[in-house]
This record gives sequence, structure tokens and C-alpha cells, in this order.
Amino acid sequence: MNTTAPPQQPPMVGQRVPKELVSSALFLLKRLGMKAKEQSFGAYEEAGLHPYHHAILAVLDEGSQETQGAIADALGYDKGQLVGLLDELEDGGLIVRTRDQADRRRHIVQMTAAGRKALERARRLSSELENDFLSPLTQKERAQLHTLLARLAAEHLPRCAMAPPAPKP
Amino acid sequence: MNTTAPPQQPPMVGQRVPKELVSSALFLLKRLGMKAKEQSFGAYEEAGLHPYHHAILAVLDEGSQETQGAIADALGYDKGQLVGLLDELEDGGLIVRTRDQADRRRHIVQMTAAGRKALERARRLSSELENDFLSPLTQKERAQLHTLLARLAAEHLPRCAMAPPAPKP
DNA sequence: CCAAGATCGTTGAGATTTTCAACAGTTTAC
DNA sequence: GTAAACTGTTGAAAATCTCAACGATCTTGG
Repeated sequence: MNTTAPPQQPPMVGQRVPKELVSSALFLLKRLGMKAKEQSFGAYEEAGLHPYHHAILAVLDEGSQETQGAIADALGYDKGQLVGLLDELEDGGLIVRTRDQADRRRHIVQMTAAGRKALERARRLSSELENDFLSPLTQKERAQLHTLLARLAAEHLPRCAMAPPAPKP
Repeated sequence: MNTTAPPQQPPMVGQRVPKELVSSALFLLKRLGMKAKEQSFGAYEEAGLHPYHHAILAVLDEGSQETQGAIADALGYDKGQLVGLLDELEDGGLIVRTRDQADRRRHIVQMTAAGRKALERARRLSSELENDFLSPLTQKERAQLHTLLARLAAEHLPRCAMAPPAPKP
């Protein structure tokens, strides 16, 4: 029963990130973004997926069929990078590529039934991941954080514009 | 041939990121983190510096002299990576490396007068950058955001712990 | 109809980062 | 005094990201 002595803390508590940096919201944003990224990668990998796969499937779920160019444009991915990702999804039977009869240069990408199943799994995974990562915050605070980030995204990530609540007359 | 005007104009509002992703705080965190990172890189590069340089100088400013291992540990950098960064700083005359007489394996890293000047510049740059990036938010909202991010950092970035001097008695 | 230019998906090479394992010099422990 | 552990350094391997071409196809102008 040793409640007063600090036995478990002394090993290497010495080095900390300078206050100058920690007091910067931008610094924390960068670090937390990286941390969230690597945590996502790990979790998705266990499920045999990739966060990028989730994003692609989500695009296909909104518009039932898309060209590769449209997908790349929507997500801000490089065309060449997307090819490999779609290859993986196609090998797994989650999507199918078919030539567009109207424009034979294009590939129409569609989600399969297995793809929808995988998307469901990815959604649950993503939800768990988010719930876990934001666990230090209350529900209200999580909503606050999302609102603030969305405002920043509206400025810096044009493609992430949320719902258009004020359409032009 | 085309007898009728082709429906070549689908919702060309520009492809958007799926709502499913945009409604995730974690997704926005990742994207905004990357955006902040690349914006920082660009701004620092114009000034002939690197964000990592700023971090290193900030560490040296808190403790007047540090070993390379301590710096790497404080910032979470790889030892090998740090060598190159310190080389650049030393070539620019912003730091000096001297052998530790007490332990000749170690290098004592210290900031020079020019280094302090550069740190000042980096601070102003960082401040402008942050002010610019957070411009969509009011001062109160910026403080809110920082508080929320700091809470997350306390959980996920142990080295970024803010004020630990008041735990439970 | 045809030739020039643009577009789409694909490929592959280059550049940039990260990661990791070895190495020599030095200190510590037994 | 020898073996083990630590410190800074180097370099190689791996993973991305970027970017420029390429073949196939469509569009446009004459």
C-alpha cells in the first residue's frame, strides 16, 4: 500500500514537448492528425482494409456509379494512386469496373454486394475508432469540436463543404 | 452523331467528399492536420527554415543545453533523422555541438545568438500562420478549440501533457 | 471523312520521408 | 578486465507522393 510515493512515474518523465509548441492549436492539430491517421491505419489493417478503401466505397455509396476521375476528384487523390486502390478493391470483389458504352475511355465503377457489406464493417470500425479517440471528451464537447473543425474545413478544404444550407435563389 | 443535346452536364458542382466522411471529426482532424502541415512547410521554407528546426530550437530555449537523445525523445523524432536536422542547424550557425566532458559519448547541443534570432523569426512566423489558419474562428472559439485539442493530446500525445503539477493528492 | 487536340485510365520512374539495423567510440556493471 | 549497454552516426530498405508520358478513345474544325 504505497499511496504517497511516486514509484511508477519516475522512469523517464523528463523530456516534454516545449510549452511554446503545445500552446499552439496548429501544432496540436498536426500531431493529433498524424496520430489519428496511424491509429486508423492500424485498425483498418486488422480488418483487411485501408482508410482509403472506406473513402472510395463511401463515394460509391452516395452516387451509385462514378468514373475513376470523379472519385479521384472527390477525394483529392492522385489518379495514378487511385488505380492501385481500385485494383485492390476489385481483387477483393468489392467493386466492379465496366467500360462506359457511351464513352469507352471511361470506367464505370460500381459497388458490389460484398462491397456494401465491407462498407458496413468499415462504418462500424470508423465509428468505434472515433468513439475511442474522442473518449476524453463529452458528447457535447465532441459536437463542439466537430463544429469548429467543420468551420476550418469550409475554409481550407473546399471539397469538404458540408450541407449547403444557403443555396442561392 | 448527336441529335439531341447530350446530358454531358451532370452535377458539375465539383465532386464533394461524402457526407459520411465529413461528418466524422476524426476525418476532418486528419485532413486539417495534413493541410496545416503542408501550409507550415511552405511558409517556413520561404523563410529558409523547417518546422522541425523551430521545434528543436524551442527545446533548446527551454533547457539551455540538451543532448541529442534528449531532443529526439522530447520531440518524438528518430535519432537518425535528428542528425541531419542538427547538421543543417549547425551549418547555418544556429546551434553548436560540443562533446560532453563528463560523458564523451554525448553531444551537448546549445543555441547560438543567431539561433535565438532565428527562433524569434520562427515564432513570429508560427504566430502569423496560426492566426491565418484559424481566421474563420473568433478568439473565444480558438481558445475552445485549443482546450479540446489539448484534452485529446493529454490522452494520445503523452509528451504534450500541459500542466501536470496538480494531480490527485 | 479526316487530322489535330483533348480526355481517361494506366504505367513507371523520381523524389521525398520514415523506419530500421548495424557500427565505432565510450561508459557502466559484474 | 571483460561483457553489456548507451550515444551519435551512417546507410540501406520500404513506403508514399508526385509527375510525366503512353495507348486508347472522343471531340472538334475543316
